[in-house]
Amino acid sequence: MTSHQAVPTLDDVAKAAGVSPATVSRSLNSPGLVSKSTLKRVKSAVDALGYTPHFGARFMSAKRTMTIGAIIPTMENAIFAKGIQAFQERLHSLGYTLLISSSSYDPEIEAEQVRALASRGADGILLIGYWREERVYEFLKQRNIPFLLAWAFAANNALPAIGFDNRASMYQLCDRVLAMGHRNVAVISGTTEGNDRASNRLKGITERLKVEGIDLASVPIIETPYDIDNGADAFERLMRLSDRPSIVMCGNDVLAVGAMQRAQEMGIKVPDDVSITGFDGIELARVVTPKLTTVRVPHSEMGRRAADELVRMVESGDVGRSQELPSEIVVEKSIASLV
Amino acid sequence: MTSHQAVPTLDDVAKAAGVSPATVSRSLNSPGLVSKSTLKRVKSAVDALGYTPHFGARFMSAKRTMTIGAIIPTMENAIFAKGIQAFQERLHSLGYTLLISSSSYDPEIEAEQVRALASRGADGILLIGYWREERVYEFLKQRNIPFLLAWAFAANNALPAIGFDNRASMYQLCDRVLAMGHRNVAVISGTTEGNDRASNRLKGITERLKVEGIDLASVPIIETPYDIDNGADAFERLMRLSDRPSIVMCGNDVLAVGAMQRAQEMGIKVPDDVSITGFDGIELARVVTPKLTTVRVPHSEMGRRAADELVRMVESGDVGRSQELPSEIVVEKSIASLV
DNA sequence: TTGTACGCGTTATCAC
DNA sequence: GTGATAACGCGTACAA
Repeated sequence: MTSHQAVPTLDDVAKAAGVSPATVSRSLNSPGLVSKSTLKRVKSAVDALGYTPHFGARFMSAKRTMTIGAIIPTMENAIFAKGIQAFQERLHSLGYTLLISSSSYDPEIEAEQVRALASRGADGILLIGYWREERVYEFLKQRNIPFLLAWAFAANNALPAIGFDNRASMYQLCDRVLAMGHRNVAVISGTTEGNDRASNRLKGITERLKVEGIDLASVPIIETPYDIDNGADAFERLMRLSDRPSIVMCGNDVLAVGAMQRAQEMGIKVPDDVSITGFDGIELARVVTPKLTTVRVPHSEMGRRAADELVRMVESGDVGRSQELPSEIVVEKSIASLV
Repeated sequence: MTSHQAVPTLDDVAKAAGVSPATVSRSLNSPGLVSKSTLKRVKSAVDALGYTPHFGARFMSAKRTMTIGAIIPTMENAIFAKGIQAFQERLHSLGYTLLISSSSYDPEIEAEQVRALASRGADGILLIGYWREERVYEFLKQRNIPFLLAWAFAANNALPAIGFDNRASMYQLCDRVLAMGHRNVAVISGTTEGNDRASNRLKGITERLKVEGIDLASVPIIETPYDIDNGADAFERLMRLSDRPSIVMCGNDVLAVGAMQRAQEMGIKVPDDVSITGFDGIELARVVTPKLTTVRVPHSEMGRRAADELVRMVESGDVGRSQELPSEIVVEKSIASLV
């Protein structure tokens, strides 16, 4: 009756198979070095006992853990979900396990989680974007843990990153906006503090407007956290301005969809009364009416490539190679042409 | 120049602080047993060296890992994302680390991942729904690993679960549909094989229709995997039937939104020409036009409660207590009243 | 309050 | 091709 925890160990398997523990270990890790017959006996002993290697013990003697860690700001939004799903699938097919944690956009928590992943023996770590305290990078370098940044790419930054150029992409979108005759632009940006993706997107807009000779002081910019309702509220504030913008450019699709919703509630027609744009190209952008003009980013491709590159770094010991992925301006009905 | 990996150990800290390793261990794990003065010296030594406890070693001598594992079918869809985010936040505040993996709705992969989590010393495991091969449950019981099911609740099942009754909720929604005068019902269901949530939702509809005296053989039912485009395609097939349904009930919001999209593309007005319902109450349901009639589920609340209960099970050794959470029928403009 | 010593399950090095 | 043995870093009796 008292079966309790009879977690079988390598020794148990060895006894059951009538071989030494070393042979069992070899059978599992380098089957090529073991004779067919013993291999078979070991396998059946493993199955019979339901043996599972003890990760902690393995971690102690070997250096590799076949584990990759990833820290993302949040799981709630489709932005990261899609890319991370692809990242994990690719890792799995490469024989690695993914450990994910989310930082809730808090740099403190992120720093803490980097340490947690390190102590768990993560062979490599994926982080989102460039900006974080220098001590985090120092820690990773001191520990010699390969890391790769994703969801961002900046040509002038040497850190290994796989992603798209947030600033340039938004600059291009703004290009299109201006080409369609809009001059009265307002912006709803995601929180820029400690978030290089958000601030670079904003920068893309302001830089382009400046080139156009538009006085930035006259451009209403509202910064707000990542949430549909925040986008809605910001939109309403913009619509109450005496000088209504002809277009509201949003830092991401979630804010933009919030804006569209509030527009509908306020009886403001999109794009007849006001145009709206987003950024990310998530599902949400496709299902609203009218469809959202946005910048589509290759999330899944980015996840797969990040997995490939990070594993390459881990296994080769090489320094990471950055890759810029293309983004695509998707013009839909949420924007009106004034020309 | 050859600093290499100088990962500091407990011994290093002990030497730096001029105490024994045991004292350092105690300072970290049971500060109450250590004098104020030594505690301070240890702390500063830890900081100075950037010491991080070695998880593998800790796992070997202690039994607890302060780690909870979760296996979800996919990260891509908002369904699980929201609940898991809440789950992880609550775990974090309870001092636990969450390990997530996704099974891509594949029972084989899920079984493998259960073993992987066990290997890694997960103190407890969260699984989605009831259905999986018996050997998975046997393994968990044999290993004495507490597990909790979520996103489902069935009164007649003894396994510890926190969630809502998928069948009953859909039954109620169907109630409303019938009360609004619909008799010509069609269904787009998620894949039911190996998925008790999907099959119970479908059952909720068919049971209610049967009660109404509707011949089930006359009810078109299309089963399709979880994806917007699949919902769209299924909808189109239904609309091409000679006897068009007055309402299409979908197994989840994603399929329903796909249906709405295709309706728009086909020039079919919702709800004037056909009504559509979903299930889950995710953001997607709120942002489409018209808003989707659906069953709203308390995702975040479920995640938090699951965390609390699983940790309770782990720490007390008690058997898990099931909790049924309420779901809410949300009637929006996507459904027309025929009475 | 603090220190000593052992064992946890595995891999790697060395003989055989 | 296979077996003995020494680490790996930590927690925890037990001793002081």
